[in-house]
Amino acid sequence: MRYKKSAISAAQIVAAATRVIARQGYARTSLNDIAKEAGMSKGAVHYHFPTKEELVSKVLETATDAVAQRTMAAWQSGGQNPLDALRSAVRELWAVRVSRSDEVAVVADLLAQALHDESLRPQLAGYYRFASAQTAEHLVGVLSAFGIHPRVDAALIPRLLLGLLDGLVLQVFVDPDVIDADELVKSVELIAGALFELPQGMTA
Amino acid sequence: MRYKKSAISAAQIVAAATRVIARQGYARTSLNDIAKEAGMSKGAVHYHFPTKEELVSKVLETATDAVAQRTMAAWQSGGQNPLDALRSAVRELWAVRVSRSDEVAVVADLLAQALHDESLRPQLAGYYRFASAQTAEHLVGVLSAFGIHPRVDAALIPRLLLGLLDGLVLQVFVDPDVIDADELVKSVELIAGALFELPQGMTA
Amino acid sequence: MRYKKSAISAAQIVAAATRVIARQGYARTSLNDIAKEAGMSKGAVHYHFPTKEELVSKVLETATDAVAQRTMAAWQSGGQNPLDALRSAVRELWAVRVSRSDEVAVVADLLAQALHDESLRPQLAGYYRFASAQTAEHLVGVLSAFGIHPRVDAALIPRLLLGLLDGLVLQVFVDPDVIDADELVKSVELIAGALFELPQGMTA
Amino acid sequence: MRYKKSAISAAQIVAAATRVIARQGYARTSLNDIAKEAGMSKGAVHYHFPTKEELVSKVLETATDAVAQRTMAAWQSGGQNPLDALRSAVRELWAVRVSRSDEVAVVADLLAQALHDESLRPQLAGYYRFASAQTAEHLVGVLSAFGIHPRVDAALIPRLLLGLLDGLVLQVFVDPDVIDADELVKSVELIAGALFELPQGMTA
DNA sequence: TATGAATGAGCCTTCATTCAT
DNA sequence: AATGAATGAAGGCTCATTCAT
Repeated sequence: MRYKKSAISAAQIVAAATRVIARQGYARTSLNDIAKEAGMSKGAVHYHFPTKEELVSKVLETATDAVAQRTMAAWQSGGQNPLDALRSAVRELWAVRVSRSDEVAVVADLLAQALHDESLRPQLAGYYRFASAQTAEHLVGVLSAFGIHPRVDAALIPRLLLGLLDGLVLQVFVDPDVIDADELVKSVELIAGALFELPQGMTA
Repeated sequence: MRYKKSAISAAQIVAAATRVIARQGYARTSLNDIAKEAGMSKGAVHYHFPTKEELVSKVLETATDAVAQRTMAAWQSGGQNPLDALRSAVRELWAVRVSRSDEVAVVADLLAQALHDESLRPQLAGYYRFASAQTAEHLVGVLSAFGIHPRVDAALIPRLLLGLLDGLVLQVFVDPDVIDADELVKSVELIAGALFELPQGMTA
Repeated sequence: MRYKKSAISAAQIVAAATRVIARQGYARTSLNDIAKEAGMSKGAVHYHFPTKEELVSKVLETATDAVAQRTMAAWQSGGQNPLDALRSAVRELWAVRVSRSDEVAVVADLLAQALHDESLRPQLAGYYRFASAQTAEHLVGVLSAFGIHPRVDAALIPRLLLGLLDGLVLQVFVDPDVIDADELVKSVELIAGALFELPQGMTA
Repeated sequence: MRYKKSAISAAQIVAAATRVIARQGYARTSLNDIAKEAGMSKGAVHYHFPTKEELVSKVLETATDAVAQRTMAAWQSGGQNPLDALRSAVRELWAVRVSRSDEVAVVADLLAQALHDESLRPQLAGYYRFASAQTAEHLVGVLSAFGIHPRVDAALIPRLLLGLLDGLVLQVFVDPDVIDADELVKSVELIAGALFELPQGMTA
């Protein structure tokens, strides 16, 4: 009985809420929907999370953790060649976004909510800071070993890439057929390459 | 002149709705709020726009028109030197976004809604298509005169730039202080430059 | 210009209202529906009939007039043989009801409304009184010439027949397939016959 | 005993709705009226009956059950003499109708609504089928023991009688003083008698 | 005589929240 | 720890009515 029943139930509720919000969006999700998805009563949800806001906050925390982890994993996966690694990371980051897993969908949806709900912003700010910092550190560490140095503030590079991918995924979502995925990834690689100064003799 | 009153009232309602949605977000905006902002009764709003959906559709149309116009204006404004023009356009596009005028805010907010509301997507898709096509045409026309040619599908370039700026503005919104505007613009210029093949002797 | 424009418009409105109420029922009919059907503005309807109640009252008056006339016509139509005439009238009265012409439908619908709207009752009472009296007079006049006399208060006979037919048509309406029309008419004839004392030698 | 409260509240709501609809008619009855009559909040009504339609359906079910039961009871009550029993039943059926108990009023009102609301018809059709079948069975059983046989399809007889009484009660309702109750009952008995073939020597 | 515009009350429904058990 | 019951505010929408033109 290491985990109390309470903790398990709370986790189930968060998981259920994540699924429902991913499916319907926060604005169209009622506590009733979440309770039903979790197989509990509305009262039970309120027992664990006194207000909807607290529940959503926890959902966002869980989702951003998952997305951050996947983002970082994308950078680890590549081969030895730094340029191949970059390419591979870009492909993986894009794949994560278009796959629209529940966590990705939730982060996107709550990011949108955050435009008018201040209470969600700190959490998202933390996610961006953490993911960017981790990525930047990794990126610089790996690339500098090969004599590759950033042409702009290194801390900005992950933000540029994440921003680019996030912005593009919105366009794809609104108008799925208009962007050719391969062409897109190629362009993003080109862009990523432009942010670094290659040593003499190495070309993208 | 007999039917003019209606057009005026309808425009006032759209303007009021734009203000309120920009301020509170679509999800938190009720027809009551809009009616109050417009200084009319709820019934009057329904008289001009039978459903909320039709009103929002009109609001979105107006807002995307305004944003598209500003986007296009950004490309016209630059100097003769193509690279200066590019820089100037990027600065202007970014300025439009961070200024968060009502129209920009509305487009951003409804773009977010579109994640879970299909009815908004066609209109936004139209906006992206139009703005991208216009920009691409202009861009290629001007630059090719200088022997500058795109390295990727020309139609993709405006989408990449818009996506990048849109994605970044989300980060700025969530965490205002984290991105240095000048550094950002410099990076975006770098990126924009990478998308074109400069003729020998010309450097970004 | 014998008929003023006003009278013509008013008549058009009443006709339109009759059609719409017959189609949708009073409870589901708005002045907007009526105005649309009449090809006029809502304001015009209110110009001719200051309140909905006044319009409905006029509609009911028109409809009961039409139905009363058809009821009386049913009794005139039969042949010389009084029993044949009775049969023929019953058939015709039934046919009028199941045909559900607009006027019949309107009378039925407003009769239902009258259960809870006192203002409609006097008009319907008048209709019943008039139709019954006329029918009774005719019936007794014709039949007594053949030595056929009513076994109950003659004034009651039309009411019994109308009541029977009205009640049955409700059942048919709720459950169309359950009553065989021929068998029904045969029964009603039987019933009608039972209300009179036939002279010796004559059988129904 | 834990869930009993719900059943009690639901029953109270149905009872309150029955009272209000009997008093005002369905078309003029809002959920607010019902909630007020039941001494609960509007939300509570919706908790037990998600839509107005479901509540009305339950109200109609309850009312038709009550009326059907009273109709059947009317046929059981009479004496041994079959003709006396017939008379007694007719009197009782008429009394039920003119008493206008809440249930009778509700059935009448919703029957009227059914003219333009298909969703109510199946339930009313069931009521008529059930009441008619029960009555027919009873009637034929009892009377055939005395050598009395129907002259028309036995299944039709209850429908004729119910139809007659229902149709007449509408007239009474619209114009209360116009029909003499005793004379009416006498006539209905006469009619009822005409539907059967009496054995030789027995007269109505 | 007729219209377009506007009002305000009311309707059914949804929903976050509270609470006794 | 969890449930069923209930609340009350708000939401989008309908509609008879009013009124200036």
